[in-house]
Amino acid sequence: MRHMTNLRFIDAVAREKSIRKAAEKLAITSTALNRRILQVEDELGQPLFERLPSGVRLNTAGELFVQHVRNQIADLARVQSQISDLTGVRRGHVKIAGGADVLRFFLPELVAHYRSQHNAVTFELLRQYGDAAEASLLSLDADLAFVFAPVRTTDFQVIATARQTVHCLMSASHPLAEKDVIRLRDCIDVPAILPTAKSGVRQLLDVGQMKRNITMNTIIESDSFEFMQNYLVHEHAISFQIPISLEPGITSKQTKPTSAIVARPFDTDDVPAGILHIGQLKGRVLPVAAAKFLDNIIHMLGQRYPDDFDQ
Amino acid sequence: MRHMTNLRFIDAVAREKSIRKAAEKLAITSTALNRRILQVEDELGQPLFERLPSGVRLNTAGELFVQHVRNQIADLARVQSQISDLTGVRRGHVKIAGGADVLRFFLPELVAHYRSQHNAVTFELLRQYGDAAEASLLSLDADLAFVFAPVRTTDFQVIATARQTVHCLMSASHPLAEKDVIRLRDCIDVPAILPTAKSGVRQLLDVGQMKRNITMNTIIESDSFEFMQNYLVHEHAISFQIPISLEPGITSKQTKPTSAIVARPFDTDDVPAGILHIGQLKGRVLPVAAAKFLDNIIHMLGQRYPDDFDQ
DNA sequence: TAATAGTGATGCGTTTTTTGCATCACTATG
DNA sequence: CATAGTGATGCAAAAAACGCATCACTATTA
Repeated sequence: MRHMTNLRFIDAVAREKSIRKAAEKLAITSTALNRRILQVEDELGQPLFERLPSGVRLNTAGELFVQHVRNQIADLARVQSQISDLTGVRRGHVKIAGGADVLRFFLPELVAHYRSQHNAVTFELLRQYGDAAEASLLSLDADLAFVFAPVRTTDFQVIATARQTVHCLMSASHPLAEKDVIRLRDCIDVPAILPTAKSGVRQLLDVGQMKRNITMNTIIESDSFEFMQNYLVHEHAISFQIPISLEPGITSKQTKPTSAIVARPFDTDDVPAGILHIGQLKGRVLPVAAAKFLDNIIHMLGQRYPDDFDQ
Repeated sequence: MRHMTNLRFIDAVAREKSIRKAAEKLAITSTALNRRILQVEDELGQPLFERLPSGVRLNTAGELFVQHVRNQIADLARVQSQISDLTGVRRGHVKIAGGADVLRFFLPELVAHYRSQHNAVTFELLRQYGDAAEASLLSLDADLAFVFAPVRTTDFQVIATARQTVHCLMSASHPLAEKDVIRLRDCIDVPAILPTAKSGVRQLLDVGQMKRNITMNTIIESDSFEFMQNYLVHEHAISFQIPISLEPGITSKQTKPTSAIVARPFDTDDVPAGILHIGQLKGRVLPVAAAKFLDNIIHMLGQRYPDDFDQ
């Protein structure tokens, strides 16, 4: 859409905080870009950027204008998506922000399933936690976000929630694997691999340790699920995850474990369950593709966690 | 704003339902306009207009797109207004839709007062009743609307209401002028001038007549306040209005009437009071000027009708 | 302190886009 | 069957956008 060029350019400059850098990304000369921006500022009657020796920065007017620009861009995408939908072909681009937990098994499966039905829809997955994911909603870099504890509730509209009990991971031969439910006191002195501080699971574990006045024997901290899980093969340690980031089948005690690793739930009196929130920017009308994908998410969650799901 | 040219052009063509007519209004050749529209349709991958021998008409995609276009135009105006406000000078253009009642004394006074403080703000007053006023909100031709009975409550957001008791107008020498409150039965056989059927006052009067099973002696129907009021000087007839469309001071019995015409309220058991709704398009963020003017309206209503006002 | 590398702004010739004229193809209307 | 209305299109002229070279300025660095 040609009429958006100026707006996209302004957005790019705002992001890069430099006309020359933005020009490079946009594959035009800095002089052309510079003049377009001067022109817009002239039409508007006020500058949008402060000129610094190291580049440019949005002033207050610029902040307002860029938010407007992003709204326009997002709304155009919505309309295009809606128009495509009229012809029966669902087109569009869905942008999702979420932690590594949802990106691991849940979203790949869901996205693949959706794309098998609507292959003209493309996806963008942003690995972002909490605040950052919410900020992406606000800057319209994401249509949907998975967050554990929404902060900016004035902007974040919760569409659905899923209760996630923290699970304990260990090798199948670990003594704790015999139990149905893990108590926090069982973990005393057991070597533990904890997720990084900003992850939702870690925060829940910390709450539990605080409550029971127990300190676990942390031997490793990591933000890689692969590392944490694969390490358990080599040492009789434990690690922690929530169901949504677990390989399907690993939680059940009845079925024979497909891998050498098994998962057992914590007693929620010890480690409280986390509430995973799926949300969008409040008041925003999503593009068709994003809205329909959201329906899929909700359907899948309702099916997978019928008791711990809320809409 | 240059980048809006295409959008404004499309809006114009949609309104005129003809490329040539729109081109004339926009002061360009039809060929240039035609090609711009073809270009947009090409970029979009789908036509927006049906080509008829007598002109063009929006198709479904066009309807969607034009609504988007109007949103964009309105939102740009909002941002511009907000940016101007940063510098201290309040600029903007406020578009108000309302019946002749509010346009008579209430809005002129209010607009003049507002403009005395912010003379860079311009106004547009649309004389529209009920449905039409709500439609103007939806097409973004109006920022604010005065309506008696909102219909499309899903789109119409009520900001404030004012209860309006129907008043009876007559010459000061009329026998009914002695009363504090008029009963409907007092009006039997009195020659009456009624407002046109679509006005809110008329509907209230009809409800009253139905309820009391009284038919007034209608000698004239008119939609001109001036006619109705001035006629009363010549014949001992009565006419009807709501307080907001009355000259200030005319209602009070104590003060000496400034004109030969006086107003007395109906008993609300006979003729129910009407509720005047002031509203905007639901979910819309108004330009600064419109929002601030709305504050003024609310303040003025609260001051003038402290008991019959709701927010 | 002086050289350097980074920033945005600007003059000018070239390229691309847009415009307007003339005209075509088509269709209701009288 | 002529006429007056519609939108579409080829082509030359006008306008806008672009890229190059360069300026003015400022941090950083040798």
